[in-house]
Amino acid sequence: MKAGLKVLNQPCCAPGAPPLPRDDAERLAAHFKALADPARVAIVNRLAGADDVCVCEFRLGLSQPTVSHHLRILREAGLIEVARKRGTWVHYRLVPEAVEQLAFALGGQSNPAPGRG
Amino acid sequence: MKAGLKVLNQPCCAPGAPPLPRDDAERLAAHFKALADPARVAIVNRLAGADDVCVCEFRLGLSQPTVSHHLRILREAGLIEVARKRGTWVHYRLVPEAVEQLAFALGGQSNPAPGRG
DNA sequence: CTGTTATATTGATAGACGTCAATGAAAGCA
DNA sequence: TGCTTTCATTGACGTCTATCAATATAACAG
Repeated sequence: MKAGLKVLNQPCCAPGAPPLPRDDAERLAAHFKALADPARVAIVNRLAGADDVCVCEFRLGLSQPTVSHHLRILREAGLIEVARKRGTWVHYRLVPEAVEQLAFALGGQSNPAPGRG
Repeated sequence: MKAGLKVLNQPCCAPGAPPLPRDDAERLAAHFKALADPARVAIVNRLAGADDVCVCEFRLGLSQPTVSHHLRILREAGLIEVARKRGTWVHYRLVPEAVEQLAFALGGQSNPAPGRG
């Protein structure tokens, strides 16, 4: 098989076989949709550079409710999660497995994983 | 830097630096948006399993105009391209570089690329 | 030129999405 | 108790998206 969507070890790409289990296509599409907004890409990128980041740092020229909205979408998609709460501050972190799964589906070798914590 | 969004060799992830050039975030988001639909994920997956595929094979329970619509979106996003036209038939193929770029942005090692054609 | 087949485009419509103001919830402080 | 701060939720509004029917375009057959 060439470089491309491997889609989680599915026996994809057979000549007459159903191209992709509908569920898998929907699951993948849902994950991509979570990244289909500049603000959310920026948030994920920011989280990729630190163990966890306070919500108060995600001012992207957007209102606070809008940032919260994007955090919720990423959270419900399983791409990020709450790392800790200190007082009224909330810190988010990436869910590396979810991101790696997407990279893998796109045909990339999921990273050697230089140790999470 | 941990596993995560590398975003095309940008000096991302600095403590106080602007998290991500707005343009790059928008470009990435646009690419992800192109994959944010089950039909389009199925199309790309199908193309990942062959050198090129005839449009007439993309019947996903959708009408012909709808399939054409999705092909257009993927084409304008640069993820697929017309491979050849034979008579009234049109064959599409993947643009491997584009997919690899996305996988790379997600932190995956872009595939060893087993020779394109 | 007429007819047929395979894609693409247009137009219309219902539903989803991004955004913000207003409000709520929870934690800390006086 | 009351006030402040941080984040989440709700409600409203305009825009975008997915979908299909209808139509156009392009290539071939006769």
